[in-house]
Amino acid sequence: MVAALVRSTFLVNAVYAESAREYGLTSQQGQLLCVLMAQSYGMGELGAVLGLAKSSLTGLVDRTERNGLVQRKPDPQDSRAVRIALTRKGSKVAEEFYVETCRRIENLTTGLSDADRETLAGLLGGVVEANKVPVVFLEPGGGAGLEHER
Amino acid sequence: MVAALVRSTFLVNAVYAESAREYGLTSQQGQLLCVLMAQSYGMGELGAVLGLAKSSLTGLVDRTERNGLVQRKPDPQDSRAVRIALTRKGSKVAEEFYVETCRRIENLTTGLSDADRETLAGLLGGVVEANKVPVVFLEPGGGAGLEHER
DNA sequence: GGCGGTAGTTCGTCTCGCGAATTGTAAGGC
DNA sequence: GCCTTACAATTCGCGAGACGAACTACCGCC
Repeated sequence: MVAALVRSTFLVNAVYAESAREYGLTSQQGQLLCVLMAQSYGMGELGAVLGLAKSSLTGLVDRTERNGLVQRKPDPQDSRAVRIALTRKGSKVAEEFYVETCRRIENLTTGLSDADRETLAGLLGGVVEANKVPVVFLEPGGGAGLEHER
Repeated sequence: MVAALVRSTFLVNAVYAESAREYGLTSQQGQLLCVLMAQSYGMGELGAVLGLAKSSLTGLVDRTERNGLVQRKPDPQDSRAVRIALTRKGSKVAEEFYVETCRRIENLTTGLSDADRETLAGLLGGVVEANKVPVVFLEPGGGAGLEHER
């Protein structure tokens, strides 16, 4: 049970990283793009969603911005704050990366029947729900979760 | 489906990292210790098992050795080669970390019935099998897998 | 006994993640 | 109105992690 979970985790990690690499992204940058597909965020919110310290985020956004994928926009309501949004190039890359990554992950389950896939999704969904995982992929809105994250 | 897999992956990652942190380890060092619990390895084999370039491994082993958890032993058959093995302290830490981490991961599934847990393990096991995931946790013997790793 | 392949290390470079200190701005309190 | 407190984000210094390319030392083999 534990072994299956841990090993499937490594599998998905590897697939995700591999897919990102092919789009010239790191896993973290890929994650950032996916989160931003839904909406723009301030640095603070983004830190909560991604489970990162704000100083970590500054660097990640810097590097991703340098690659022309995201941009910092001044927040009209609060001149201290900044909104991070995808650039046009970023939207394009995010979309392609997202679709391709989904395809590959879906592909991991080709050994299963449709019914099994259904069951697996349900069970995993239950585990995820029960443990308040932060929304790092798919689905906007939702919160930080993982109270013990750095 | 994809979302459930990705999110459970983040969950397990977080739990693993958190557990490692409490034992003064990084995830990678934790992984290294778990792999070495079963047997000693040469650097080359270790690279294959963990999916790392050999230059990456040198650093990981260096740091872990510095912490007194593993040691490099000369290979009696081949004086170029080196066998990486746990020290006594390393064995102790590995064992405790392993048990605790299993406990926590098991804990993630407390929302499920025994039957569901059984089903989940079976399905995930199937996915893992079908995709030749390398043995990074539990179970010795077995191979490298993930041909497309960096 | 010399030569090609193999095991590991070193080096330089980059990403990532953190905490502590810092800067600039928003908001309350009085 | 001004001043303090609180908050948003960045900067800095550090260490881990990952890579490829170049290098060293050694095994085997012809």
